[in-house]
Amino acid sequence: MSSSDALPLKLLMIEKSDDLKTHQWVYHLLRNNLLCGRIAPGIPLTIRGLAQILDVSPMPVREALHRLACEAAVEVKNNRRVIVPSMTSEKFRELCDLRILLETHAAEGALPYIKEADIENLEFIDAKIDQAIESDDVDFISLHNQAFHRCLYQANPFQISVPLIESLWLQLGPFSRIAIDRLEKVYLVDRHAEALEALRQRNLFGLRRAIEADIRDGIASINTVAGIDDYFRGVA
Amino acid sequence: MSSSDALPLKLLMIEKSDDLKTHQWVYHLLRNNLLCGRIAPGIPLTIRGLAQILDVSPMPVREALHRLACEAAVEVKNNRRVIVPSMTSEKFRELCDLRILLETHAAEGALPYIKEADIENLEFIDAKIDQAIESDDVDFISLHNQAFHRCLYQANPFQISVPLIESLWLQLGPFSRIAIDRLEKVYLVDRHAEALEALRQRNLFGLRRAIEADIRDGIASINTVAGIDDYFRGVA
DNA sequence: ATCGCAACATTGTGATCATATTTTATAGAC
DNA sequence: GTCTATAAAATATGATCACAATGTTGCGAT
Repeated sequence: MSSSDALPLKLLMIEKSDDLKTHQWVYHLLRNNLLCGRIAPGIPLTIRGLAQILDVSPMPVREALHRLACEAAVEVKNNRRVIVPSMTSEKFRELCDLRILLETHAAEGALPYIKEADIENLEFIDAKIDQAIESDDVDFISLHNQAFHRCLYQANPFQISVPLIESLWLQLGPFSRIAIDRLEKVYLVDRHAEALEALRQRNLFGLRRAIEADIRDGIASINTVAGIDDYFRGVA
Repeated sequence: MSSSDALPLKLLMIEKSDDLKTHQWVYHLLRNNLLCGRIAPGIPLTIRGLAQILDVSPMPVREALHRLACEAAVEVKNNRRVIVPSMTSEKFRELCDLRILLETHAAEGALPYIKEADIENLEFIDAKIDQAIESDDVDFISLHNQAFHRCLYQANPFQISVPLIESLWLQLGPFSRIAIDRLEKVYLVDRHAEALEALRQRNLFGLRRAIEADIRDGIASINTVAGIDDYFRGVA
């Protein structure tokens, strides 16, 4: 049989708008799929294979994969193969520690620049997340939860850390799905609402506490998943 | 006259070892040149121009530039031009804050894994830096100072933050030269020696203090440079 | 003399092709 | 029957080419 067909990849497609270069479209498509955990660790990603699936030439795929590799979203193995890296419990813990470290710092840096319009924007995003939770739209929750955080941090015009934080999200992406699957089931303290309240009151420590709690909630829900170690060994 | 010759670029060349792919060689070459500040902000970097200088095809240069762009070492302007981003005092402060945040964290995470061999390695690097200070070899100081920090942090096998930290170094690179030029002139407290002493004693807070002080020394020496704002506006 | 438009030069993007390295499959030997 | 070696397929890399978009230069009109 021919080999590069029938990959076990159900990619979430997005339409290519005309103002987007092909390689940007491929990048964002793959990135979104990684962020909401639709590409499992260990699955080999080949330039030609993806090019065939997406119906583009290998060149833009090559660029997109290289960019994702440099953001540590995918790993270029010893000699050519590109895979989604597997997770270990130590790596997971370190990623979460870094998220807390960087995101509380980013939130703190953004606080002085928060305008009323920003708060309304964040409320709008949060409302859409709540809707998505109702309808179990896991992909939507994942992507818009990140949008909420990004929107907050980017209120600071001198923001440097967002690209670093996004790299962490990308590395955690394949596992965020696990957390969110749990999140709908357990009681959900709306940390975003806490953060918004702290923003309105210009309460620095309240904001930091809300952000940290939001991140820790995700961690906690992952740690309580039975058999999580199997995931850390790499989902087959 | 032809345009792409006579660029005001004095690149520090490194020989291309055979086990290095062309695009990796180009990447490391440009990276090193950025890290030790040999490529001034505002200078336009063109794919074809660099390809001509380095005598390679445009393809590996394209890949290297894209990778550097994704590490925020260079900036892809509105439409096509690629330049070294200019610095602002706010951006500079934020970069330094992030360095302290991430590097003290990284040092803390590395401490439990430090072996005697690591300490000897670090001592070796530090000795070479001291030699380079004697002989005013600015490029060498810059690159090996980073090697010292990287070597320390990477003692932790579950290290995630080093790529993030390296991105910060790359963004600060064009200005590290300024700091080092000063560093030879002012009295130099050897923060590396303090860090090594803390490592031997397994003194966590001493280590964090030494790392933070090492970073702040660089900042301080920059802030005392007369006319630093001109640099922040972008060296012409 | 200055402003505007058109022709040209330069550059990045994407496609195709040649090549080298790697992986896999097949066949042969122990 | 299993292990190894060789061949065949596949893949990433790098070069060259065609094209589109941008910036620049030069000429002409006001």
